Amino acid sequence: MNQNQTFPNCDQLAECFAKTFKHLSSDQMNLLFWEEECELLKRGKVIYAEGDSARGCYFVYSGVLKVFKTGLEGKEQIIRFAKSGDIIGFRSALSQEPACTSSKVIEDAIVCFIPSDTLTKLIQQNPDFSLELIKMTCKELGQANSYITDIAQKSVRERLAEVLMQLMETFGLAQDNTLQISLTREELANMVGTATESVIRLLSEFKNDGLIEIKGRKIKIVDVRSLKRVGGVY
Amino acid sequence: MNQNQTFPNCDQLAECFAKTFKHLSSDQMNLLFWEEECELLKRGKVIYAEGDSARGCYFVYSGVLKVFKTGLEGKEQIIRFAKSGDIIGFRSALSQEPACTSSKVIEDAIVCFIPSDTLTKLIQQNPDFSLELIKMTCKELGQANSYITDIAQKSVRERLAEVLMQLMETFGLAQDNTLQISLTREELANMVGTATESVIRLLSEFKNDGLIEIKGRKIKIVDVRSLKRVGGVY
DNA sequence: CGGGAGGTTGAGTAGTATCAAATGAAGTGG
DNA sequence: CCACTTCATTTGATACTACTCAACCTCCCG
Repeated sequence: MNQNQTFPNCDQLAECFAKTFKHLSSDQMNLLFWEEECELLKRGKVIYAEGDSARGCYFVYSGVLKVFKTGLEGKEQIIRFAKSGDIIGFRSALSQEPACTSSKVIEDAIVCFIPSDTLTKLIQQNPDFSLELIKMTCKELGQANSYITDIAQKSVRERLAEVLMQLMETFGLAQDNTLQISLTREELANMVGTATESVIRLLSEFKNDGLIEIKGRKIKIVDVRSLKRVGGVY
Repeated sequence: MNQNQTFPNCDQLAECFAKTFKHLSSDQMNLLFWEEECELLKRGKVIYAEGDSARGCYFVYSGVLKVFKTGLEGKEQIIRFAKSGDIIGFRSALSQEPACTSSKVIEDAIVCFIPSDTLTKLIQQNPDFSLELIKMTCKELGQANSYITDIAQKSVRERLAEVLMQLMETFGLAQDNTLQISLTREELANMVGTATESVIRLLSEFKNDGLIEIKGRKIKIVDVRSLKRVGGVY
């Protein structure tokens, strides 16, 4: 939407990348980034889909993507989001298995393609990079495990409150305390793992209880402490 | 229980380890294993608990462990099992964060402790090992993601059928088609993410439908095809 | 034989899903 | 600028899954 969607040059890419991976030499950076591999992707664009056999992964320079699995009735389950500095799709890039998730643009994004070969080469050359990659994967795994426990044990009400807190952590609040991310009710439901109608009802309960305010897709976080209590977040 | 619980020597350990990690030199193997680091652990023994700061990880030579998180009311959520050839606890060993899961013996086990330093050293020295470790973690992550989607979207009935199929995959069937793993009803419930009573009722439904037979904790898989259909497994 | 852990069964109910329909918002083409 | 389409959101009514609580049973072990 806004027009800071100018393409980055290699240096800018490298700078952004270095926020996540601190142990690369400039030679290795040069190996990694080619401006021509960058793409501007509009909301709704699918980057890769479940079952694709990937030839590489993607580095997110700007924008927001959702990573999700598609359940039996075609219902999406959002696994996580990716934003500036994140890498998506390296799982299947490395293991040469078909992708087990799909990825779609939520806010117009600039992503940079990284071929499998390059990725593998970096792992071979740079143990620090490997270690960083392992740690990153482990962190994701830890979050996934927490998520499993939550979905299995918490009520929809608790999970929704928790998801709002996660969104606050991940995307932050504007000056007026509104979440810096705009999701449809359906997308919220697909994070929480519930029906769209349930999200709507619960959001309006939260509003009546003075925890949040709602204006369309803008959600204003009013009472963080109570929300955390409802969500069982400590 | 049975008396093949004799301690392995270094060679046997190495052989078992090589099933999982194929790219280690014998020097590196020697670095890895010291017989004195082996332990025989009885059912019920806790290997590490959520919140522990680990000084290393554990290689499972024999037996079965469960890896789980503890939810709000103290209810366990079983994340996965570990058996011969698996490694547990390397997440916190590498990231130096407190463990985010606990681990407990289900069938008497022999495990071998691997200090963090050794693990890190191997990653530094051997890129193939790194790659293998990354792939392993990624695979686990893929399974976790599937699990999230399942719990969020499937009914308890579907999930129980699916769990039975997973147990069949992981632990196999005896000659008489009984699952080669003995779990309490509560442990089954803690995998599925439901109440113990629900598991009991559904198991007995499955029995009435001719899908399984039950004798105490022995579960005999009678109709694989129908079970897969019920579980939405293809 | 008593105690404890695990297993089973029944009844009642809260929490959510599902279905249907109305309303609102955003964009398109005449 | 308005009619029209489409998609997202909201609300209401109803059905049902699965949880909770309570009682009782069963087996095993000392």
